[in-house]
Amino acid sequence: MATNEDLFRKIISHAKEYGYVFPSSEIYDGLSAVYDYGPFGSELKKNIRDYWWRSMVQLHENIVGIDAAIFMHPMVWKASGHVDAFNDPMIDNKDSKKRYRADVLVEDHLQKIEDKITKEVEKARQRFGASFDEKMFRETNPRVKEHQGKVEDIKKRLYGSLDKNDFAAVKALIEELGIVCPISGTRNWTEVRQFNLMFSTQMGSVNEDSGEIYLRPETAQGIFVNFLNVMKSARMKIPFGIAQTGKAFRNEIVARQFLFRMREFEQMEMQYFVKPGEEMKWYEFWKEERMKWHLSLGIPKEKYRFHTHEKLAHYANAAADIEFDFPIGFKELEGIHSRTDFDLGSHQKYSGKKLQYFDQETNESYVPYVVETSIGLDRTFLAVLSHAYREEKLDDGSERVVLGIQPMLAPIKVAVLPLVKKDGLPEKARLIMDRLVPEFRCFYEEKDTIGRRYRRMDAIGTPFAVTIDHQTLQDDTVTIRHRDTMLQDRIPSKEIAGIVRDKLAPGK
RNA sequence: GCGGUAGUAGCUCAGAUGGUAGAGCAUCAGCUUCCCAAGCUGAGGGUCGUGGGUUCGAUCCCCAUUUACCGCUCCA
Repeated sequence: MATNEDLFRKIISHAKEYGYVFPSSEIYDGLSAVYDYGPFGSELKKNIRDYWWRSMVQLHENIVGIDAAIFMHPMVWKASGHVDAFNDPMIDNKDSKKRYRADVLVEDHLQKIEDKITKEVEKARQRFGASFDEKMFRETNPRVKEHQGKVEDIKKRLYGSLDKNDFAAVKALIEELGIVCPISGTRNWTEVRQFNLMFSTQMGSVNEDSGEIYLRPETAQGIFVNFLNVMKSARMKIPFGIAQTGKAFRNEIVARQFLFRMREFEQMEMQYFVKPGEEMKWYEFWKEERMKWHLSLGIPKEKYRFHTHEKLAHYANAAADIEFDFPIGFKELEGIHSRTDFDLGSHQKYSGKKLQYFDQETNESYVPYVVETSIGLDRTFLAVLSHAYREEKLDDGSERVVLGIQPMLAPIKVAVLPLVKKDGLPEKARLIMDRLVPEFRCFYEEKDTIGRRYRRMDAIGTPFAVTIDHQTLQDDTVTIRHRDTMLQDRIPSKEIAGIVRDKLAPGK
């Protein structure tokens, strides 16, 4: 395990050193769990995104794309369940390190008082037998009345404070009531804090509470709210899919592990709308389809596995993750979820708009079921990068670090290198470069020895290096060096494009 | 978020028990022209993570803060 953590560290520093990934705002010490993609990283990320788009949208006639805004109407997050699920005030006990919902702690305390009341009532009932009037007893018994008064008082304060988001008052109440941690038995509490997974900001006038909007915590809702627009304008018939890629934001309590868990990240999602009852068929279809996609990245299947969810989220009736064997272990890369009609149904309820599909064959309309494929772009980037990274010991005893990224995804496809920077070699190299540049991302370099330049290209994962030497001036042949084997062929310069192009297909 | 550890040039690190820092590699310029890194000459680059305090004086002591890592917690 120690060596794997070591490997992970090496990949992170390699990513920084070679312009793949930088800590955000690094000159100001960085911003926790936020990263920027550099010159080569942004190319790799874009190549992965483009390949996904091509696979999902371009190659499926019944899948279309959209690009929804990050800002959405606040009601969207009510309907999706995000607002209610993450508005709880939390408090930690510093001794037991346990976290509780502050309101639940107080409510538990209230329950104890209620129990006392019940006990009094039961005692009295036994004493008075059949003639016992519970209502009368509750209204007149001084002890019960006192307890009851306390309960009312506490409830008023608790819910009053919660409504005003006055968490200091909630903590004061907990301290005043002498509530102790059930585990440590101490009153050593932290402040009461709210952990809302969604980032919020103000839209328009800032002086009204109603101006608060959220940055989307997932891209899926942008697809659901556009369901009708897309279906009508693109004249889609079920089953059909809507795809999009884009940023999402989650205010994770603990965000760590480099690109794996970031507060700002990019998703690539496709929501597939199907006839209710057929969802399991499509769920299985997309599980298989998506796994094939991963394998086409040139990564062996031992690196992947499915993880089927036992405990299902409120919106799902089946769910599986595709996990990848990162240096930090097998972790989720993509989710394939059968979301039923939860989302469309909920939006239908909250918006009052009919989100249904009219089936011409059966003459009936229904709310479609949804099978979702949702993949993390940054995580896929990390998977590609960590699989590609390798250190090699060469026969001559030297070492090299190579990014064995498959050519289709590599940031730079071809390096153009004059063997020396005189005798007209740079000029000749430029001519060859000019012919390649319109089709391939190229990199020209004449500084340093040829060996050092090869190593630099290995380190950023460039699959081909074309070297122009003195013979090139005579017969227009060059040597083309292959990154992974380090072998060279001498070929006419006209053939370079064909050889490179041939390797840019998936799986090569 | 809690606890622990760390933060000296782009990278890897050294340093003095408080008197304002150095190496190798890298970078840049020139020479060398050599098909798989580390040839020669020269140059640039650090308010020792940031802010405050103690002190005649702090990179070194104290406090706060930030970032990273490890453990816990969390992850609809």
